[in-house]
Amino acid sequence: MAWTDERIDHLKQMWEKGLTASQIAEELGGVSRNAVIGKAHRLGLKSRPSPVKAKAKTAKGAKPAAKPKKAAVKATKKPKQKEEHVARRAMPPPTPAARTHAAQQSKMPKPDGPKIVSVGPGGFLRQGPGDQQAPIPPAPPRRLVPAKPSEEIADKTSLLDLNDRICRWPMNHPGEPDFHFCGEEVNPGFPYCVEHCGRAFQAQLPRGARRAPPPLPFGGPRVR
DNA sequence: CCCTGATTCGC
DNA sequence: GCGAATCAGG
Repeated sequence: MAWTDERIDHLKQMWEKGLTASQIAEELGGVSRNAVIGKAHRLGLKSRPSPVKAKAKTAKGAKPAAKPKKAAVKATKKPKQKEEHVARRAMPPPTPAARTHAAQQSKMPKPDGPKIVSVGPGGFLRQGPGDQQAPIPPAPPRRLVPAKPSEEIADKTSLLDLNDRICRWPMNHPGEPDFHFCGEEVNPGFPYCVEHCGRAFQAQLPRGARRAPPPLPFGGPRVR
């Protein structure tokens, strides 16, 4: 299928949006993943993290032994290109810092933002071909528990407050804002206070005389 | 093996 | 210019 302007534009948008070549090919229809990648390269919009791109190592020992079948064909057809290929592999690899620097420079001269070429449907702004969109800011770090204790447990016993002398019976549920520990003085020799030792260590009653056990601190219904 | 993007090269 | 074949990392 031919690369019409609409399809090329669609390809550009999805490529810059971060969709994979397979997804783009499926979306466009009538083209393969390789066709999308090849077209993207010809359009000049490559980059994007590639699993193969991040190598450029092994610049010393080289790998003379490789693909004897294809190598023979290539050698007879295009020996010169193969030499160039080898020579390019041997070139000094650009450092990651250099890549980062270059990427920053591409954006540095235009602190005013990308040039707006036109306004597309829905109000989104089209950018010029040479304008790389600003790097996606990294997602803010997330915590399972708040960095600062919430007000509900400001005067409660937190994980950091635990020691050998206070009851570590959990109150409420881990991960919830009001989760804390009992904090009472322990029953000497036990990790819990007298009351919670009564919950944690129960004498076995004779069969038939057992009552339903109290809810467990974890997993069961709320216990206070 | 599956996925990914990069690259090569016959057409 | 196109894209299948191939490479190579995850």
